[in-house]
Amino acid sequence: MTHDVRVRFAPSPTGHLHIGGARTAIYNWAFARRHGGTFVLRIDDTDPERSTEENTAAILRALRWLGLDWDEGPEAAGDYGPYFQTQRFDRYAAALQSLKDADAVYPCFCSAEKLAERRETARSAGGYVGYDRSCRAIPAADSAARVAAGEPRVWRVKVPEDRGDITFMDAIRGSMSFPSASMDDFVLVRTDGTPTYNFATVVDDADMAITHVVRGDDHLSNTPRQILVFEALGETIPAFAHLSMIWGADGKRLSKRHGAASVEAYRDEGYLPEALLNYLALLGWSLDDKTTVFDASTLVENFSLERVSKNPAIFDVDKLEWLNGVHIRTLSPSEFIERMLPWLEKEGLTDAADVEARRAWFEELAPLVSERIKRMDEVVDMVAFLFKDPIIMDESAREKVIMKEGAGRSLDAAVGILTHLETFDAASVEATLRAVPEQLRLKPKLVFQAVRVAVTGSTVSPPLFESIALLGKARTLARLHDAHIWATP
RNA sequence: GGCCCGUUCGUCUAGCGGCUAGGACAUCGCCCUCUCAAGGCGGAGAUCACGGGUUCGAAUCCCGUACGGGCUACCA
Repeated sequence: MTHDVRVRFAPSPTGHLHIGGARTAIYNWAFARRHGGTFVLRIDDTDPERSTEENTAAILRALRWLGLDWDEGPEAAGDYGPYFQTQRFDRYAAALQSLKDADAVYPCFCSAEKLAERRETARSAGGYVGYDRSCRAIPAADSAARVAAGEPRVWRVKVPEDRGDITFMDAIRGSMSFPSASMDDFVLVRTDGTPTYNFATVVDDADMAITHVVRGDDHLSNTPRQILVFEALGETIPAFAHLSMIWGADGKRLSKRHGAASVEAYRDEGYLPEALLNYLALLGWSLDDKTTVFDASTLVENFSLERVSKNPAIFDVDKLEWLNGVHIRTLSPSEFIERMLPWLEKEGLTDAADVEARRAWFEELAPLVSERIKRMDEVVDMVAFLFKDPIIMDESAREKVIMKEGAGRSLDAAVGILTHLETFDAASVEATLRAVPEQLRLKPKLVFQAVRVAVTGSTVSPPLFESIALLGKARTLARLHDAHIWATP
């Protein structure tokens, strides 16, 4: 009896797509694609207080940005919907009914306050803090009458007395075993009739024929409870795989304090989706003993739960940044231009029409820039001098370079020699300018830095001769001339 | 308190009874060089949390301990 792999990612729209959630989604997606299975996206929005449509939209957007596509779920097809838990209440009601019929649940009339009080006493006494099952002892006829009378109650599962250890095989951690005696009769349905997480999740995973539950290990201890519900429902128990957590640099839960914690925040900081995907995939999984850089298709071809590591990982922005640089450098010039454009547009430096009009010019620029940035947001500072006139010269650069002795002569010589240059390409510009230091008997470094600061406004720029060629003769000469007034001969 | 999980260079990891414990990021040095990068080469960095076992032999298997984490909610 082999059936197709069906996995799901089930975020709660209580916030944006978190880094940890993104990794869980990536692993689920990769696992589904690897096995030719189905990737289901389900929105666990049973908490009306904190769930919003904006968050749902943001999560979908972030998943798509990462390049993850789902076969079933919001804005997709699927025969197992609806894929929002708030639209599945009739399913939970039906499941509850079948549990009642099977005598697997009972109503509990204890008030939340009373329970909290009891728990507190038990805790201070150092004893068992779970529910004491007092309502389980109420005769069926009595509780039925109280339910009929409309007395507030929750529905609790009856943990079987003789259940013994609840064991299951975790695809990542191996054999897991939990004594059922340590499990209390947890709540499935609240006073207001809504299902709790451990109930809704099981009903949905069963309904949606999920074969592998791959999720964070904060749910590891919930798994035996959920297995109890699967059993009470008479449903097939899926396979489980629990991923360890991702922590911030201080070993604490990853949050805004550690910098960006959401996928879209990284997007906004200039990270490429393929780099973030690569990094996140690597944070807790390895292809082999040496492969670090790979793309989504390589991940899909090689992904396996067996190679997911058991220990928690600390999110290392430095490595992500390096990896982002690597992915930027693999972009072709035209791809790079496409990715760069939004950043330049945002600053009002250029637009799509300009790119179309000067395609060749941009193609020459692209590799000069892509080779020296790690985040896309850096393109702005790197190329602004090519788009803005006049340039704003960096003050310390002016003092340290332009006002240095010899700078004035260098600029004058450059102007003099470039004025007569007909072919203004990088090679010609270089050949021409190389003559300046020789002629003035100055160090090449001194001459070129002076020219660089005059032309780009900064001591750091793309390669000088290429930059000058891209800038063009007229603007280059004008800038050299403008800088001259500050220069020390 | 109870139940459960985890622990290899600063960080991510490889390792699944016999390795000089491998790779990557970060870091340091050198080379390249018009700046910054990129790239190349090399260095330093891990008594495999600790203590007991099992074994001819343990990072690998078993048992404790410590530390970290999760669950123990009418949150998910």
